[in-house]
Amino acid sequence: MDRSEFYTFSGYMKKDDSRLTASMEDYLEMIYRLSQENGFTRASSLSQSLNVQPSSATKMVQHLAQLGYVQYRKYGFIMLDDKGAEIGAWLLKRHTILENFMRSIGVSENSLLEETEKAEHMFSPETIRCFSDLLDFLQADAAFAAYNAARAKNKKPAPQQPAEPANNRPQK
Amino acid sequence: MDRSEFYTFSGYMKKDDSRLTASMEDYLEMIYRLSQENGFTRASSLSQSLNVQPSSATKMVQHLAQLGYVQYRKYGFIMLDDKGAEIGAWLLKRHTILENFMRSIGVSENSLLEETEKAEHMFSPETIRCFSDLLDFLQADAAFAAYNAARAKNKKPAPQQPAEPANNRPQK
DNA sequence: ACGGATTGTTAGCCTGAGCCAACAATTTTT
DNA sequence: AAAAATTGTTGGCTCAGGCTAACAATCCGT
Repeated sequence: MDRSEFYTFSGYMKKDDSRLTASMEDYLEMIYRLSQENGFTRASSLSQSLNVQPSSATKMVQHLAQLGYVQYRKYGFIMLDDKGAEIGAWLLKRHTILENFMRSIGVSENSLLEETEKAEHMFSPETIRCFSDLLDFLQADAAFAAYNAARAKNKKPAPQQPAEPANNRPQK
Repeated sequence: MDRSEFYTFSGYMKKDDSRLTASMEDYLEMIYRLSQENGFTRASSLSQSLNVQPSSATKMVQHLAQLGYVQYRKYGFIMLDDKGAEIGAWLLKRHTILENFMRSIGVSENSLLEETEKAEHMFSPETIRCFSDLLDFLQADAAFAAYNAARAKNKKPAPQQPAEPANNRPQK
């Protein structure tokens, strides 16, 4: 049995070295959101919006600038470069598709944002396309509407999954 | 506009401190797979199956032992503890559900394993339930069968997504 | 126009999960 | 049973992306 295509999570995440990291994507996506009003944003808004310390935002913005995604000079505005803007737009679109899809299949508003934010980084454009197409299909499918209505009724459809196994990690 | 619920990817991943990390889950899932034949496995199989160096496997196994997920003594067998076995079973189930779901909505075999492996860590049991239920529904839905057949025909349904933006990261 | 408040940056540290090189234990072969 | 081969472990390093503390720049009110 050939299992050699399995990797650990970090194995996968490191594998394509020519890719933005998940965090870089988050920063770019947020810079894009925040720039929609004014065409730029600043370190403070960014750090607030992402719930990181200002120093972390500074560091990442400098990094993104170095790679040519944003224009940035110390203490100045953060402005997306062409490359950055194109990617930012795509990232936001990707987020939106996934979020809509997840909502429409019944993921509760509680977990929706967090899980979308975590999962969006994991899918290729082709897979996002699958979600998007499926969503379109479902919205036009009468049977699905019925399924959905039924599911909404049974608030708690019986705990079938092992209800979140009680882990404990280094309880520092 | 209150954006304070956004976090970076690492922000989210670190947030619930009482959870297995994605890599821990991968090791546990693989130990579970490998134990199905014999009831145990060994460091070498584990490191081969996950494409990590032996030293990395050793380290993680020691860690998991310390937390009570596996039984392990230097140079010995790796055996799942009760807690570990329960979680391992769930992780494998989660994987299977997600993989089946993704396959059935048209994700190509090419990306299927990798994206499943990456994404599985991101979803709560409730969300996995949504996927599972939806999959059941789809398999019984005639309209979906038609949709699927149609999609299979148009091999390349026109590149609509920005076709994987050309990034470049630290080209070390 | 200057002094305090605010905002941004730097430097240095931490953590998880890898890696490699050196060493230790175990197993196999002779 | 001793030597050789294999397998597993240790220690110390790297890297991303956080953090804090200390410092620097900019902005605002008088």
